[in-house]
Amino acid sequence: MKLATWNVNSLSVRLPQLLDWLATNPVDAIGLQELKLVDEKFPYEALQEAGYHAAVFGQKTYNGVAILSRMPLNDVVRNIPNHADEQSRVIAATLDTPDGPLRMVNCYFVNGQAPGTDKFAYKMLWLEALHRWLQEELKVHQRLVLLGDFNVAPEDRDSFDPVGLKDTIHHTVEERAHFQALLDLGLTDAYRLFEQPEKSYSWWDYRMLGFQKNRGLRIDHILVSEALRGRVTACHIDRQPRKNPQPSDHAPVVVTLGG
DNA sequence: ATGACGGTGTGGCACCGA
Repeated sequence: MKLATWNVNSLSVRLPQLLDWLATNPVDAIGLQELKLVDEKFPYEALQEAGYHAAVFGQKTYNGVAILSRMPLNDVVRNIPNHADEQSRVIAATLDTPDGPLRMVNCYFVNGQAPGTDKFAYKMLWLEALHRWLQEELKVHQRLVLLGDFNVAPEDRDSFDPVGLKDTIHHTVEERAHFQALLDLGLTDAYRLFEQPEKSYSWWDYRMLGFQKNRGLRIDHILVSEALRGRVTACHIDRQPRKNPQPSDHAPVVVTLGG
C-alpha cells in the first residue's frame, strides 16, 4: 500500500498536475495541503473519476486540507478537537484497508513566520494542541500515519543552509523540540528509515532559482506509529512534479507499507 | 539589504507563504 502527502499550493491551479501525478502514481491515499479553496469548489467529480473518495476541509484563500483515498473514509475529524482554530489545517480519517483500519492524520502545520512574532506563538500553541490530541489518537488507533507539511526542518541535514539559517523559522530549537516530541509519542520519520541521497528536500523557494540550485528544505514528512514501523518498505520524495511548468513549490512524499 | 516568485482577492496593488 502506498500513501503520499503533497502541498499543492492551490488545488484550482494544480488539479491537472495532481490528476497527472495520480495517473502515474496510483497511491492508495494522499493527504493534500494548501487547497486554497472552499469545499464548494472542491473538484469531487474529477477525483472520483480518478478513483478517489475525498474528505475535505477547505478554506478560502489560505490553508485547506483533504484526504483522497481509494478505500472508503470513516470517522472524519476536522481540526484538532478542543482547540479552537479559524484556520483549516487538519483532517483525519480512518481508511478501511485489507489489513484493518488505518488512521491517517493529514496536517498543514503553521508556518510561524519568525521567532518572536504572534504567528510563531500561534505555531507553538498549535503544536502543543496537536501533541495532546495525538497522544489520545494513538491510544485509540494503533495503526496511525501522521503526514503533511510540517513546516519544520527536523535536523541540520534537512536544510540547504543550516548555518546561515540557524534559529530562523523551520530551524529553531523550539520547532525541532516539538518535532522530537511527536517522535517521542512513538512515531517514526519514515524517510529516515532508509538510506537517502544527501541534500534531500521537499520544498524549494520559487525565487532565485531555488530548485535548480537545490536550495531547499525537507519540511514535508510522513510519520508512522510503532505498529506500522516494521511494515514500511520504502519512502521517497518525488522531485519530478517540481520540474513541471507552474509547479507547486513542494514535492510529494510517498511511503510504501507492506502487507 | 528584504527583494526575488507565485497564488489569492479584488485590484491597479497588498498580503502571505517558507
